[in-house]
Amino acid sequence: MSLRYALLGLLADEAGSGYELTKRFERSLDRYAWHAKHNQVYQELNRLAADGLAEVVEEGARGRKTYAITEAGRADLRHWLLNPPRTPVVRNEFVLRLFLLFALDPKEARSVLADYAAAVQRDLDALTALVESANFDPHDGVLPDPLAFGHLAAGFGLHMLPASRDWAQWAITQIDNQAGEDAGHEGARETGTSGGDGSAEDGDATKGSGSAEDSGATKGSGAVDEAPGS
Amino acid sequence: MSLRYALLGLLADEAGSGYELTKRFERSLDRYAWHAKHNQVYQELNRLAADGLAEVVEEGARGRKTYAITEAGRADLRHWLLNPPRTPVVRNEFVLRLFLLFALDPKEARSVLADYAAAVQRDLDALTALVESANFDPHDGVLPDPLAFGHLAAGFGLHMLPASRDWAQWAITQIDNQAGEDAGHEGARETGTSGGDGSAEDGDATKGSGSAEDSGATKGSGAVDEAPGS
DNA sequence: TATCCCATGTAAAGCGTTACATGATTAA
DNA sequence: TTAATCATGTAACGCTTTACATGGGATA
Repeated sequence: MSLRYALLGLLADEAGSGYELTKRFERSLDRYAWHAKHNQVYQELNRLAADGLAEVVEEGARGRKTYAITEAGRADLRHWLLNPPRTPVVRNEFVLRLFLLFALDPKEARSVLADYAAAVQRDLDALTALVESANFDPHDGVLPDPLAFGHLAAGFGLHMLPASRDWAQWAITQIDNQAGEDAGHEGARETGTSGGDGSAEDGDATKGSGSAEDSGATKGSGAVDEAPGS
Repeated sequence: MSLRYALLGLLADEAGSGYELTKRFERSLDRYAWHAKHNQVYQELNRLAADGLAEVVEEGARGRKTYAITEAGRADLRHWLLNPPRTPVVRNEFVLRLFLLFALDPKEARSVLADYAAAVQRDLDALTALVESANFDPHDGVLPDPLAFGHLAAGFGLHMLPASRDWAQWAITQIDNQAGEDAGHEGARETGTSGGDGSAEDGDATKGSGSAEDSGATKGSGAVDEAPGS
């Protein structure tokens, strides 16, 4: 049902045709929130109209139909927004791939992670440029027209993209640390100084790609088998 | 096809039965990476076996079958890991809901965001506790057994959860700022909204660097309409 | 024995992807 | 005129969800 509400959300912002909504979908929701293809959009718009949640307010050239949300549609959207399920659906092929990297050897895994970090950095640069050109100072943190559509999405990217990049760089240092140890001497895993360096992560956020030298300490073997449960 | 590779990944880590793999799935992949139900797991295991990518290595009580990955399975997984598509699938019902918040009035949106931030904080606390109990110092940033399954996932949570929480708090300040401005003419807006703590300020997005170059501030009009494109 | 959790499935319906199809408008 | 892009759809197939179904093992 999520596609239905994604479309109602777009329509709540502004009426539009199937083609136009598909474009807006791609530009604003596709990356972080929800993915859908154009034919799915057309079909869902038909259903929305059949259910009285949207209506055709204009018909133009070559069959173009402009849809607008109805009052019933607004009510339905509102209800959905205010009643989140306990277990929302999450699917992210990016992240899945990254989580399974342990199945590769360290060199390959490192390369995939470096590509990922670089791609994230490019996205971040593009977003920063967009947002600056829209008269928004990312350091100040105040956007014009708060709560406008796309506003929340832009802020989301500005927060999450650096974290995502930093995670990838952190993962690379983990690999390098292990590789360094394995090269040294087999079996033994103990190196002094566990508190020595302060975080090779966060903060520094080196633009561009990872430098990832830094050596660290590895402590005894341990669990951390899984992420926290449901 | 992603479910297939999620399962191959789990099997590459360790063999297991359908029930067991379902549990591992829920604990490690479900939250950030990929969601699937138990019956889907059983069906996919059958297909995996039929395709020679996994095999039954043990049959136990009440029909229990333990599957292991085959060499063909490892090769297939490896190929998938090394050849990412240009446009991976992303679906996140959480984020979708948050992006569409503009369709609510500010008070309601604020409440949804506050609930979200609190839930994320609880997740983060749980993860931190788990990771500390597993002999990992989150400030040091060095994990035992790098690249182990779940290791990358734990690090991911440690990086992304704070960003996610900070974004929600940033969004709340945006709402409050706008509400303060609007209070000029419109009616009362100084209500003591529900359990809100009011201290939505956190150090992150507010640091440094003087304001902008500023030219023609178009407030209220549609600057920053969309997130960066595909 | 009753009850709960373990453990594995099947069937139907709904959602999403891939491939195919069609015609209009705009720019070279 | 030709090609690219705009713009809208249909059909078949595959993936996911919901609901239903079954029985073993452990414990009170």
